[in-house]
Amino acid sequence: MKDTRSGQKERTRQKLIETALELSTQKGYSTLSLREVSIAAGITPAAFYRHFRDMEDLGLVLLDEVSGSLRRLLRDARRRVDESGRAVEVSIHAFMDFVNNNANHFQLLLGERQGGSVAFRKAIHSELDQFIGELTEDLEKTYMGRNEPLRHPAYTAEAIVAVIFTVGAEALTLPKHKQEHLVTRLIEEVKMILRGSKLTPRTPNEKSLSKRKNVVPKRP
Amino acid sequence: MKDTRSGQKERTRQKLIETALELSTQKGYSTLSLREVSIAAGITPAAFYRHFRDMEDLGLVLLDEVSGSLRRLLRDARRRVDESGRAVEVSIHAFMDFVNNNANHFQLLLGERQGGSVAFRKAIHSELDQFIGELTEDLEKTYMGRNEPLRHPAYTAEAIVAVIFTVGAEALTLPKHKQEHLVTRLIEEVKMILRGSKLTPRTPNEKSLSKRKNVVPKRP
DNA sequence: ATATTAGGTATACAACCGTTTACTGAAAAG
DNA sequence: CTTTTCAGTAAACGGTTGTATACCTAATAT
Repeated sequence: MKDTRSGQKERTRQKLIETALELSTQKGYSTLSLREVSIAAGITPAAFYRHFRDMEDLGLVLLDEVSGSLRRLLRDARRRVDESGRAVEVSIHAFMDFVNNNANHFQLLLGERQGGSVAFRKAIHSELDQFIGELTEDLEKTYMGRNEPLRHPAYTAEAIVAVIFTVGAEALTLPKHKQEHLVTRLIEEVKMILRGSKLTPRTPNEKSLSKRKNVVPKRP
Repeated sequence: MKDTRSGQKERTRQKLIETALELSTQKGYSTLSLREVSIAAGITPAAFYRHFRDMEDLGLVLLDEVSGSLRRLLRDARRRVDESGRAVEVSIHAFMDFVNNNANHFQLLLGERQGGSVAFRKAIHSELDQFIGELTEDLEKTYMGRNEPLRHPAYTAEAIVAVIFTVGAEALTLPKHKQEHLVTRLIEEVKMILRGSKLTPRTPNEKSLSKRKNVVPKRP
């Protein structure tokens, strides 16, 4: 294994990012100190400055990683829906897998949403807005394709995100095998929102007699 | 003005609570130090211990105040609904007034939901659960009385709370006169949830032709 | 082969932290 | 009037923080 200079630099940089993320899940990123992160990563506090200007700088880089996780979540959910249909169920399972497999990223997102510095908060909210925006597009496509347009896809997406993030936060505190109830609850709540946001009424007590077609609502 | 000893003690105790709350909105309660709170309240750090065991102790007392605020919010919302009907609209206006008039309390609730110590988090979640529980009861009463039972009042309440808290957090960042859009958005989202959680279908494109009565759903 | 570059170390600094200790002075109790 | 009580003060403690400085040394450039 060669020890090129830029290679080694990148390696300790990644080590800093990684240890900061790990420590942040235990006590909240905004309470981390430059010193403890540096030492936990195996370098001197002074060497920290060879990689980041300060802790906020590191934090914004971390948020970039979170951004990638969220994008992978959406890609994964779309793939699963394409494969099996049942959009709500499989999307929510994709989300729960995301929460469990990227617990650190998800926790960072939630924990610093109100907590961190101004730049931090702005970055997180921009990330969340983008996520909501992509979900909005997905909803529009899906329900347009079914001739069941939504009253207001953007509001629907906002409400869904509010709900899934709330439940996701709860899931973080539970071991994986105690989350089944959360999944059924989350599926039910998201379906509630979707039902209530449809422009065309559907009889709510039967599951998916779905092939009534081309019902375009008219005012009497 | 007499200077009784217990009176003076209570006064500085309140001053500590008040300044801790104010400072917490600027940088997050969990980042506050015992020293800065004490000095900002006008006493020596050592004197802090005459009132609270540590910062967490003070924080839990603060959460008691928040609890009271939430109860007043519910009481206020019920009163307004009793006076004028239009449950969703007036309840949401009550909530927005709560957010604006108790911004510090609301921000504490949101900010330390994931951030603070273990005891702190548990206290907040218990507070939130209680709030959801009371909302659940209100929903049950309201919709039973109208013969329009909800599929699952508890889930409905959870979803509504998730949405209103999300929007409330957004409202905190805006001046009061820029919140009209948030109000209409919030009303629409809550109505979506309620529509989708009703057991009896209603034609969604007409507002309140509400006196269809006694429609109890039967399975075929 | 030599000179330069640059990640990392060691150390020092002033500022702040939570907590303890001995003390003061005025209200309350006798 | 004397004694006791106790909220608040002043000072010190060991510890941690962010940051600046000088230095080392091995990979790179010449």
